[in-house]
Amino acid sequence: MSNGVNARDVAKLAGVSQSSVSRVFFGGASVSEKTRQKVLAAAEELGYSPNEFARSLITNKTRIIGLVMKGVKNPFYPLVLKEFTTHFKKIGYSILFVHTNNDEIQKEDVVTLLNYNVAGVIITDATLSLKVTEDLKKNNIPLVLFNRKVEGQEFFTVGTNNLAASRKIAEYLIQKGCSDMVYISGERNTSTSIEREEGFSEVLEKNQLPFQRYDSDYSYEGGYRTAKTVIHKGKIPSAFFVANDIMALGVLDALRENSINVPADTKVVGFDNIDMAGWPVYNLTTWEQPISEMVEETVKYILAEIEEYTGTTGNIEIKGQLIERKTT
Amino acid sequence: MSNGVNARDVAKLAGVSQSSVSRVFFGGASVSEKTRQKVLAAAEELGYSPNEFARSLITNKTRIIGLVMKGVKNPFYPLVLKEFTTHFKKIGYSILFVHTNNDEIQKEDVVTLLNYNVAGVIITDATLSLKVTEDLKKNNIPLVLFNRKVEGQEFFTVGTNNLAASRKIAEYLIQKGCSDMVYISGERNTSTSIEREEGFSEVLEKNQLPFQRYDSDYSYEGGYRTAKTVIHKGKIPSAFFVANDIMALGVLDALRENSINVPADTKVVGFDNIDMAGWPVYNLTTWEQPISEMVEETVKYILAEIEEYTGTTGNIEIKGQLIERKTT
DNA sequence: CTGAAAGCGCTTACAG
DNA sequence: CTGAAAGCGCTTACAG
Repeated sequence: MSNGVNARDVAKLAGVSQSSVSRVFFGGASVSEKTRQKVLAAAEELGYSPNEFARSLITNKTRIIGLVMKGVKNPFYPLVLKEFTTHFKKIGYSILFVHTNNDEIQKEDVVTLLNYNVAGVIITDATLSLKVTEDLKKNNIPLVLFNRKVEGQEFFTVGTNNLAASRKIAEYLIQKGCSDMVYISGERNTSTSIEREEGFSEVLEKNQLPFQRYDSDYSYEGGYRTAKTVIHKGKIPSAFFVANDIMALGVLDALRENSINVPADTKVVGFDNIDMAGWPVYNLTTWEQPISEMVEETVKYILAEIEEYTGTTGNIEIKGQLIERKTT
Repeated sequence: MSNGVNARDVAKLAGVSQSSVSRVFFGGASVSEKTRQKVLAAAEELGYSPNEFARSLITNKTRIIGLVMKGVKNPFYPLVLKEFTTHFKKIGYSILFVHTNNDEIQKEDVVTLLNYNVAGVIITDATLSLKVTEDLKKNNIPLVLFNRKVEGQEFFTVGTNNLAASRKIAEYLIQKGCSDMVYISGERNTSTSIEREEGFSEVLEKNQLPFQRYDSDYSYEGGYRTAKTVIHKGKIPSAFFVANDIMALGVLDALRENSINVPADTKVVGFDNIDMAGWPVYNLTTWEQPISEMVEETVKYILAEIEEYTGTTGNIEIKGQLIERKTT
């Protein structure tokens, strides 16, 4: 009794069979206009809406998408969540939000996803084990890695073209006259950190320019701490390329505290283009990740796989663009 | 076939009846240890886990909590989402995330919640109509307003004691020697804005001190814009009490841009104690909302109501505390 | 186009 | 403690 009233009640009031009620509410069946009207009127009167669970039990399909997320402190991800929720709502899907405290998505989380027989899964910044993937695949549940790749395995991923972006950033900084630069990475095992370093270092090497990598953790505090480490070494590099914005804000704050002028004494470039990058205290030059386009591609793939499961893999890479502000 | 394999398959392999399988997985039934072991082994082998939908259909209960949220740009709310997800996961509940673009929770959102027959609903910063409440009540679905009250109607709400907090803030600022102050509110129709003004103005009036209210919208941009308006009037007040942190950061940035020194020329106090309030560029004095305690109270209430629905109303108010930093 | 009936995967009285 | 059976609220062949 999802709503206290079921299809039989509506049928009785409308003077039709329960099957007809079902046909009216489940798309694609042939019902006469007269029947439809009677049913709709009765349903309205009783406040009926079909029980999703009974429906799912029969169709073996749900209209629930599992969204797995780790970090909510990086504003990039709440925005991603919002975009997905909005997009999926338009087409009648709801979001089951799964938060992993640990880096890796836990077995219990996957069990939840399977118990609810989700129509699709999106994993953002949580890492995942082979086991998880297999469980989903075994059940023909489409999976998208959002803003992440996994080495060695084949997945469907959607992200920004990190290589192209970081090359452009390197060229841009070189053109600005920077020579000795620092790259601050996020967690070392993330594809985003790796790729952003790769494109960056590639161009620097080609130009025979040195650079140094410092490993951090994609958090504000991490960026702040890492920048302090660099500063305390005494020699300020001519530029910092920081693997995401939230760390870059930490870097800017550390520089400010040490009275190091940006962009006069050193330059800073971030990645993501979160709202805060545009705030006047920061005015961070950064690479915009076009969330809404990335979300659209993800939704498109999942819908197609729901329609007909193929298990297609591949990497969709959106370009994005450099947002020039005042830290360069 | 949530998992490809159902209870009958397990029963066959274990050499018991399907009822016994069900008894093992559904708590509280009496099963012999021998049967339990056989079933568990078979289930393990087949990778069985019970279909939540079939279960819900029978029990007329779900382990899904609907969480309704509007703003994700204020970091306070993503944190709330995270806390709820973590807490509920521990007791086997999942979060259906509902995002309302509009201020008011939409009818379609409620229909979704009802279709999924959620065990409880938490509404954070979205407003709600009488209709919504009735629909939930009619279905005995417990509802908590989190960090919000609604005038005239009786609900169960959990929040911070805004009156006590804002009184303390007023006293604190007076003690710091402030006399002419400005209060920047969020949306005027929110209980938080109203209560925070009430406590604040009450103390000021008692001390025969004037104050001026400016209406804003609980966003960074709103705080920034409103502070500019105040500044352009020419006379800088001796303190700003800003109804939430994210606006207060906007205020601080506007002041900085106009070379107005904080805390020398004017003081600023926020509300929430979001992470960013502690960042070195801001160092905002603020009132801490103890999210985790608030979440605990909410969970406790919802669980009790799931156990036995009473529709109890009331307001739980957590104290919180002043976090003194460098803007005062 | 429409109704009667089977069945999705479970839980839960009911006997034994 | 355990099995057979009914039933939760739906969808969907199957006849007509």
